[in-house]
Amino acid sequence: MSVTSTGPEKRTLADDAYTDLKSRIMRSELAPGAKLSIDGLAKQLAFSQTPIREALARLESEGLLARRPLSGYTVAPLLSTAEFADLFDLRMMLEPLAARRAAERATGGDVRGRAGARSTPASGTGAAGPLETDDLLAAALTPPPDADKLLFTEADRRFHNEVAALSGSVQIEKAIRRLDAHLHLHRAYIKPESIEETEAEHLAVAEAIVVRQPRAAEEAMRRHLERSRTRHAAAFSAVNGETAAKPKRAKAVR
Amino acid sequence: MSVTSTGPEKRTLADDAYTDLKSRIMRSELAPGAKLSIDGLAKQLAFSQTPIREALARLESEGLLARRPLSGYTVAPLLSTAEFADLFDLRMMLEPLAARRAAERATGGDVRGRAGARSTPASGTGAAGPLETDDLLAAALTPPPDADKLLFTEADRRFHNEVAALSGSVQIEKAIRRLDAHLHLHRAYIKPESIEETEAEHLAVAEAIVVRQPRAAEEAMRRHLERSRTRHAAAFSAVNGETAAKPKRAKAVR
DNA sequence: ATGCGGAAGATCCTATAGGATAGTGTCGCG
DNA sequence: CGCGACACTATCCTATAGGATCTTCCGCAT
Repeated sequence: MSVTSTGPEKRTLADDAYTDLKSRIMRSELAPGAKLSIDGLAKQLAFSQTPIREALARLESEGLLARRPLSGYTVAPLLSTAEFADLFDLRMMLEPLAARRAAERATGGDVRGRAGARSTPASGTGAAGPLETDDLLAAALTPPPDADKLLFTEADRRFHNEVAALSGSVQIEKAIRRLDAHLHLHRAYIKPESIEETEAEHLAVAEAIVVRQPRAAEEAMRRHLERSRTRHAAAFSAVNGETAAKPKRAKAVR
Repeated sequence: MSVTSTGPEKRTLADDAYTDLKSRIMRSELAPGAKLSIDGLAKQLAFSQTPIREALARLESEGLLARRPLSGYTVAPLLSTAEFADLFDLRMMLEPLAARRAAERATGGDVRGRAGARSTPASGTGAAGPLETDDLLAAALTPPPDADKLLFTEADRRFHNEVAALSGSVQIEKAIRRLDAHLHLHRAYIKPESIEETEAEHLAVAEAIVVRQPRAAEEAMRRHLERSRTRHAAAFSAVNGETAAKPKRAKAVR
């Protein structure tokens, strides 16, 4: 995130529409199943249909939207229990690996002798800077429990993305980011009590990375995901009845 | 591939442009770095610009194209040595797992008692049919060595995608497909002699899956990827000098 | 010869209009 | 009272035109 800031890039209206819509989906302002009207969005954002179409095409390619060719776009539906388990299976495969690699590549607080670095010349294409661990520790901290729940979900995603970025593998990072984007809705279901738990687990992962203990980092991430999975499952089954039945119709964007 | 044919869907011009361009990229008719002109493609395909823009946006989201906001689209450049290694690292993580799961879920040729199936109810969301293994064995066979090299690359990609589909995890399948799409160019560099090797390794994987030996399938896939990696690396370094220097400019689409 | 500045051309980006299709409501019939 | 056909509306899909930006080429000064 903060690492890959490559400067002030040129932005088109399609880019603005893309980030705006993605942000709305992440914030659950647009509920799963909600219909996205093309010219509705155009009038709402005050630009024409063409940039909107481009943004929607990108979001659909990422799996955040579903498209029916002559009918329109809708926000991707909530994950079923099986799909959720499937997604977590892959997270359990990727994220501990990312944590391990991040620990291997980390420049501890006592940086200096980084001359003969590049321990694994074949792997690793990322361009993480020297102060990377500061960002990581900052991202591990969750906002105070009385804050908006949205802040917590955002912090949670940022931490996982930060670890992914520090892995040094752009492919692994991309894969993790893609999966994380699909968890937006489920994160909102988490119970307030478990926020502190999450923060403790995040810090455990972050510290293991900072002190360069790959095995410990990998294991800490694995345990975090396992606990996170049970937390989500509990919250998920609680509202399962509602999601199974069709909620009449999710409100569309006019 | 053949498993997930859900019927004759409605197709728009944007869909046609998307598949056409993707096919051209896979066939290396569009070389890396080649510029894709919007209205150039529009005139060539006899559509207007709007569907073209939509198709390009999707391809860019998949990483097959690169976009510079007010400058245009270009075909994604050839992978560097480090990027190639990075991509293979992730393949080595995902594909053996997919092979193992495919073997676990496989309905051997002696199918019948599939009543109490669903051994792992939590995982697995794919909807693979009963005759899946036939497709797999068919996909493992490579075309005769005197055939066009394009047929081989296509068969190679089909086999790996087939195994991914049989894994029963749509997330794993998507991840593998995405990675495979980036290997199109490198596959073209393979030496003709190694085609038979590849076929033998594919068959070893396929057979292990069909006879439901998960460990063997996983290991066979791992060994196949390792050998494939060295084959690609050899062919890659052979042409490395050319790719390092800028080839003047790849021809654009007028 | 090399580097810099400016103008012409090409291309992208955006906006708007018209044809085509899916969804919805109503009317009539069984 | 229920069901099917029809017409209407809303929306998507496509096409075309104009303004803004980048790229390129040429000339000139150093």
